[in-house]
Amino acid sequence: MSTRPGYTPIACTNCGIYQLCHSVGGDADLSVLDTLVKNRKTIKRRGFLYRTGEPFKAFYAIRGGSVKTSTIADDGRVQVTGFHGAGKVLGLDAIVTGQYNCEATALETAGVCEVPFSRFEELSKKIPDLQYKMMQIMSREILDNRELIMLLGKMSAEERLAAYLLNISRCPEHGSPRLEFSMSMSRGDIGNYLGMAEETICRIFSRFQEEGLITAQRRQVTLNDLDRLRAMARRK
Amino acid sequence: MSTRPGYTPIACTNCGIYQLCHSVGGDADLSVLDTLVKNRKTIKRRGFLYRTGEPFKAFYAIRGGSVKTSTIADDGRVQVTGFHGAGKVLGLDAIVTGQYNCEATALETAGVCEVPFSRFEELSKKIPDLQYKMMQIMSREILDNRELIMLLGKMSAEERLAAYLLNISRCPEHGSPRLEFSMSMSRGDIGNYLGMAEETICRIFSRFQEEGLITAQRRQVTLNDLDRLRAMARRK
DNA sequence: CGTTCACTTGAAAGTGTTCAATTACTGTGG
DNA sequence: CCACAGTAATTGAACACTTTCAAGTGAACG
Repeated sequence: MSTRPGYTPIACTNCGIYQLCHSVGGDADLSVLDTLVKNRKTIKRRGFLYRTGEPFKAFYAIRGGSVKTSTIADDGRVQVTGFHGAGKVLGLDAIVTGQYNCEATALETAGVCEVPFSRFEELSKKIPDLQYKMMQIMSREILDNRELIMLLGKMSAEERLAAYLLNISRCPEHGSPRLEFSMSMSRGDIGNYLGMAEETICRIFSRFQEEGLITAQRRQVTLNDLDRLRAMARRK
Repeated sequence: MSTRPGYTPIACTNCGIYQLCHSVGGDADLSVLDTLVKNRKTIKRRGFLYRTGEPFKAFYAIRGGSVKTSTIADDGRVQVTGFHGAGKVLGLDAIVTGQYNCEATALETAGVCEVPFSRFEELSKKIPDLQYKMMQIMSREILDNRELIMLLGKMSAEERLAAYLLNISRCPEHGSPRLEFSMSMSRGDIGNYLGMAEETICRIFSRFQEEGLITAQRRQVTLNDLDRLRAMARRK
């Protein structure tokens, strides 16, 4: 999307708060914007950025590491709603209700910057582009969720996993998909996310390997046949 | 949510553009805001508000009638992503991409007001509260989508239908659920939305009737046992 | 060096789908 | 106002896919 000419974006900033800040007009006071992204935190594996029910004070932009978000139903069932890496902004769903409606857990040590919502509101009054960017980010989130809905509602187990693998292969956004990478989430997490049993994930991983589509050694994955994976992600 | 004291909201306006406009500060020029909601249209059954791929020019606030939104995968498969009534704002997912990513179809004659995005942007520069409200609306949409994700990812067929019936029973928002109502969507639409076959919907409708939970005559539905339905929507 | 957690695999059991046939509406035109 | 046509809804039976339960393997970590 529109990065102003003459401005060099920071690495891995495609869709995050950095983009949020850095894509606003060159006339904006960037040193002011920087105050938005200064409040940094590090969350260790299994640590929470925020938990369900906590009052909404800030949203979070991921600088590095990886984070999963999950919602908990009244009866205790958990649904993983996403895996997130550098650049992603989390916590936006809390704006309406004033409290976080899901929880965000670090899958591996994650660096985030905490953006107090009050600070954001303050600044966005001065810089209209900022709110516009935020709307874009939220609009993107709606789109992403819809993709998951399609996955869960209409696709078979194989299709889901194929689509999933293709998705995470292009995680750092921009650029071509990585063919080899290490996943930070467990089979159980993947299964939960894709709406199927952990065992089913395992079986399909095995099947994909037998068919030469991928090579998987625990969480280390290599995609051997992108084309066939892509075809598979479309129809059974 | 916060309706200013002393201001009488229009009927059925809980979460729409009316709320958007009318909940901004009393200091705002309401006659200006009114220009946002003047551009009215009527869409007949099976007619489209917008279709996938069309350029994003405006979003739509439903004034009356009912509308379904659906996405289409590359291979042609369709996923119904929601049923919407008075007050709902549609088209927000198009902000990032600049074109509509789903299509909105009238299930029965629907009145909408078309809000040109350019007009909205213009006004929101003058009235910061407007963009804030919009963020709330988008945040709500993210939350709603997440509910569907939970439904599709973690719930059994019976649970889904029970949850669905409870959902649409409180469609006009605010106030207690209607126990008797007429649905504007077909069994096929419901099935598609809930990620199951039309036949499965029928069977469960029948089962619910045998068990005295509901009375259903085609699209005319009466909920006979809210408590049991609620229990059912929670766990199998 | 043992214990724990993550992953894998097999077999049996469900749950929901598909295909097919039938019935019940709705709307239209004679 | 009725007959017809087309669409929507329902139901049965066989089948397919995914889950569940159970057991076993292997890697990681203190």
